[in-house]
Amino acid sequence: MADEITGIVDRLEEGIDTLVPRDDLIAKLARSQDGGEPLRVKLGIDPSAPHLTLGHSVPLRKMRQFQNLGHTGVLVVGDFTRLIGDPSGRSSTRSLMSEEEIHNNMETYQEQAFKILDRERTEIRYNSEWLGALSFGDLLGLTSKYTVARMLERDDFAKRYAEGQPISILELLYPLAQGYDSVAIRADVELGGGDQLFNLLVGRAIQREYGQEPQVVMTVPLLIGVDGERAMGQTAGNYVGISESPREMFGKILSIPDHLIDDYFLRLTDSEPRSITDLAPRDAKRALAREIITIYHGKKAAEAAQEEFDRVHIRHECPQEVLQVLIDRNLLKEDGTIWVIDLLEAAGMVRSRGEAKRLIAQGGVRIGNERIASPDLDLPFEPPLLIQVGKRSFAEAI
RNA sequence: GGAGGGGUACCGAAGCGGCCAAACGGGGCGGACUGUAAAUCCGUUGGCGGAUGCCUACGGGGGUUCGAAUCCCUCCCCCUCCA
Repeated sequence: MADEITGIVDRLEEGIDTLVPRDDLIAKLARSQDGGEPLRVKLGIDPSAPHLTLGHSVPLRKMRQFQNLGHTGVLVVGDFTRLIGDPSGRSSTRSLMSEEEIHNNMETYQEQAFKILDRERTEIRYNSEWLGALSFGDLLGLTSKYTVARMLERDDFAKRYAEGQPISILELLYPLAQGYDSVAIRADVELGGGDQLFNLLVGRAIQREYGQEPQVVMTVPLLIGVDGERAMGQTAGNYVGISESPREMFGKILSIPDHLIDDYFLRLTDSEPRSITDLAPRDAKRALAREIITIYHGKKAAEAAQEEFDRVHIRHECPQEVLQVLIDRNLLKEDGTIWVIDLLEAAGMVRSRGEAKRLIAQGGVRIGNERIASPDLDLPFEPPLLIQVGKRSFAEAI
């Protein structure tokens, strides 16, 4: 029995940065297994962005692991804490999102999250439900439970304080609000990215103050983005969205630096930590891309994506499906020809004629597989006419 | 409340009366190369059927001048320091 639990904990601990305290996790799991309630595993989500990235998938997959053991995942939508914004130097409140906006975001969000999570074992809660209901008196009660000194332990606060940079009271409230979420949903475990460690620990302290057993804190290291440098994020532009098309995913994953392959395999796929080392990086990366796409789109789509990629990028052929554009016949001259610039413009391949001329001058335009050398060309219009701009933009003029 | 510094192209940032459609960097785009949509290198990055031409553009409006991103007036918006 005890061994069984240790085995479970070992698996849950895979890919985890910090787990505190391990013993509490063991105790909670044991109690739950002994006929107790399922554990409540919390993960906070920011409703400002509607898209989930592979970065988000890491803690979500961890939550799924708990769900597979029969526990409950609680997604806490930070519609209220969003007003504060996790401290990062901004000292102004952010704009209120309309309820509608948040709900729209959350709808797409859920659709994506349930590609990973078990719908039956997931609760979705909005923290405005309880934070919005606090009176000023309640807030005073909450603030009395933590000290400035402890708050200043947080790295970025400490740094800014030392440098004489401003720290607004508002920002100090953020960790408390997040901690109160844990009280409100009675969290047993809270998951989060590595940057959330401090906030999650505050949650423990707050729960204790409110007479609850403190949550176990588990953080996962932030996933490095496809640029191989910074954490994956939508503002950084180095992300792969889990609702992106298989084709886009394949390309993006193939472009990651080789040294990320192992990490991605381990943290983003279900495959056993197999010996990917003896595959050539090229093949390892292709396998990685296929596995990730399989998770979100299925095996067939993954194979099709690879086939498509090979077609377009390796064999330099045109894609399987090309967007067809109907050309206005008024552009045809009397002899049935059309000026290349008009053609490109009508096909929506360029933003302006100037751009069309530039692209031609740079050798980036092919029509019917012929590279266009001059912007002065009139060519016979015999549809369908395949137009290619650059390496990966195609259209078929009809 | 006082003092000062700014608002320039997708972003950052130079320019401070004509040589400015505006340096430079980033980003974007194209080309070469490649296992790759990576890295690197080269080029390009207002619009107009084609013009030693016109139009739009240096926060908004007005003015001075043959000529303004550059000078003056006014309005709006940001930021820093002091109290």
